[in-house]
Amino acid sequence: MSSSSPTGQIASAADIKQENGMESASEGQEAPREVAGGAAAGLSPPAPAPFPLEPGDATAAAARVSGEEGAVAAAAADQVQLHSELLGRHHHAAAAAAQTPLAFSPDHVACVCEALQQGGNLDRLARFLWSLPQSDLLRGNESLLKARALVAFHQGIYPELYSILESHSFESANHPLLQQLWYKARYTEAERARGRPLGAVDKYRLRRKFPLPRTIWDGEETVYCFKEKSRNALKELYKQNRYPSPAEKRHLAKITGLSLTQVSNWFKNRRQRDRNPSETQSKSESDGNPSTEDESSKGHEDLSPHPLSGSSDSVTNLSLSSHMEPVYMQQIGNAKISLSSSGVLLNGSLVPASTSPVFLNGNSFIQGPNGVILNGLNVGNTQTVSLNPPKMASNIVSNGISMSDILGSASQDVKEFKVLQSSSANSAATTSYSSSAPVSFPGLIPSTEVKREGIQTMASQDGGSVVTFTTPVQINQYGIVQIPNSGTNSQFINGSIGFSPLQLPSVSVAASQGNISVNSSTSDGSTFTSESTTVQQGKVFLSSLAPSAVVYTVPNSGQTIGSVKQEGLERSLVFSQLMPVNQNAQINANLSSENISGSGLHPLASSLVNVSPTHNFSLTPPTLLNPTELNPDIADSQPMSAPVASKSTVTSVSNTNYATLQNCSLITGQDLLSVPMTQAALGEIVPTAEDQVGHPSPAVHQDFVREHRLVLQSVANIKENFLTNSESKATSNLMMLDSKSKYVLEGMVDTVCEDLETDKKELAKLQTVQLDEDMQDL
DNA sequence: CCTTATGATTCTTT
DNA sequence: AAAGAATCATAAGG
Repeated sequence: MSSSSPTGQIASAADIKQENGMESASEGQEAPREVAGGAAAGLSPPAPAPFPLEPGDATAAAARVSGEEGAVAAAAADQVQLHSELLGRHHHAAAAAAQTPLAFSPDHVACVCEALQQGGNLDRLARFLWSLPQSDLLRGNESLLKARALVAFHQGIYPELYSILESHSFESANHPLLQQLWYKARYTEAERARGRPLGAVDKYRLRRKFPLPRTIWDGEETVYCFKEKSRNALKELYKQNRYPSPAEKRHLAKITGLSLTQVSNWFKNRRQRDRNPSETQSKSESDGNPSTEDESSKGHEDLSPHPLSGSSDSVTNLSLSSHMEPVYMQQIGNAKISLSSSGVLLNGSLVPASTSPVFLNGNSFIQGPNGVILNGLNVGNTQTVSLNPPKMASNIVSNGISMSDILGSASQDVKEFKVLQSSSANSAATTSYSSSAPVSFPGLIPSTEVKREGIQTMASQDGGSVVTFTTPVQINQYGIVQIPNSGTNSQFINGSIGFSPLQLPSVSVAASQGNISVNSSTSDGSTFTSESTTVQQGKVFLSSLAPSAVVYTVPNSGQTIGSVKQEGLERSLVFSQLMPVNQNAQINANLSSENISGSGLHPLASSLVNVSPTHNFSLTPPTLLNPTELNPDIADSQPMSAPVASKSTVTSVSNTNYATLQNCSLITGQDLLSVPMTQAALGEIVPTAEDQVGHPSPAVHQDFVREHRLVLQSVANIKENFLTNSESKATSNLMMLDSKSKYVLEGMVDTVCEDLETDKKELAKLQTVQLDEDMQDL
């Protein structure tokens, strides 16, 4: 869209923002090309108003805008000067009362500038700027500068525009608009010089020739409409999971600022182009480390279970070498996991540096060589899940079944499988459960048919009641040990926990309203967030289904109880909710090996579930989190009572960055109680309308807050973060609001004006700008 | 003008 | 509804 009329080119801020952000309420894919082409459909050039300078009402309005009391006297001289200028310029003799100074506080000037900008009346904005004293113009107020830039653009004074843009480092919120100004000014200049409209190539060359100054650009490359950060986030997740769940997509969309469709398209395209490297696939782009994804995708994009040999291409310090034992990743069900050389992905979370054979299947189960299954427990960055018991290191074959065997059978969705007992230790470890029915445990039970659909569920769902698993394990159709769950969803484990090898490191459990967030609080600080901790409406089950299951249950209500109750289920540890679940309460679950052993745990178990005495479980108020928000899978598949507005908690936006649930819980603990304020404070990361629509409940707000906190947390961890995205999104929202409801601005201006009206009437006479009219237009 | 990369679209399949 | 396949359109770069 080329036009010689710059004014017509400048959309309202909202329009430009929409253009640029390519993401509005809808999740369509409308924007990118508009961005590219620069053709904003919604541009509606404001009708250039005539230039009537009616001293009367206009001055009154201007004066209303103007005066903070303190500034009046100070600016008196300027105002006198202003008056002279105005009189001289416009030949208006109206300012008979030129004696009285007129003052504009910077805020008011900014307010008026913004209002006029929003109103799109650049002529009036220009007049207003003219009316301002030089001191104001030089003050460096950003709104004023922006207004000046707009006016300069509007009037075709491009050198001045460039000067303004280059001379002040603008807030990122203003970048989109100013970038548009910059480019369009360049285009227009070139068009004028050339005498004909520019083509896309011409514009491209101009963009290259006149790159955006850093004052209006954060330096982040935007290629093909997608910001590099967004792209990286997509790639990161793609490396982990080529088939993200809808929740993951939503989350990704949120953190990248892209629409859900764009995310889906991106994955689709990416998969397609990974599939067909033949056709024009240099595939080299691939974010710098093509190795990982190529490895996983080129060979077999179906992601069917494949043994992953600890092959070369160890991008990271994959410590597979130390053990030279294969890592098996298995996909069952809908969750697909792409192999990553830098670690093992477990349900969207990366488990780097696996030091021992680990079975990962799609349902978030890790199966160790000794038949240990960490059900839904994720392994943090450095909290390597090392399911390689030192004593049982040789026990790669789980009870007579090789890993590959198990893998294969499981991958075929066998409804049942038998495990052969080959390890006496293992068998001993499974001798007795408190469950009424003997529970087969793969790798632990000799020749036992493991399938168990019938669940022996815990007692109650409601808070306050002690929930105790009498059946430590449950084998589902996939042959996966599973903690009894009232639901059928195997994904009921949601959360994260970091295990250091053979140990449960200090873990802080942040539970709230059915969710528990566990993050390791080890000194290394590495935390891990993912969606595989038990969440079940008020209960959190962190279950390490070792030969002796450990079950932590947490009440879903806020009542506090006495202490951690360790029920010595045979081979089982049960933390019932007999603990103060206070936000600040830290419960020291002293689970020394002795204790565990004392409670009947087998040495094997103790080696796996070895909680050192210093490890704490800090439980945050259960009411802080929505039960569903941490577990999109549950939310999607289980009709839970709570509103399902949650997003994926896979906040692992990159390999190396994970939002810490602990922080999240803390934040939520502080903020969720005042949701409105929190959301307001988090305005910059208020989700897009696409996500908000239909979820107006407070719980949703909490979700939003929480999730965004997650995002922010990850941001904090990432050097290059998505903050800019968030900010720009906020801008979008704000601008959209402004554009769609001008009354907001009007009200704002009026409010400002009203403050001044009463005692500044005399000053009003001096103002020669028709602000009344402007305000009405606004 | 050509090539490549990439986002989006359309249609088909599952 | 989601994924795949084929294709288009445009940006980027030579």
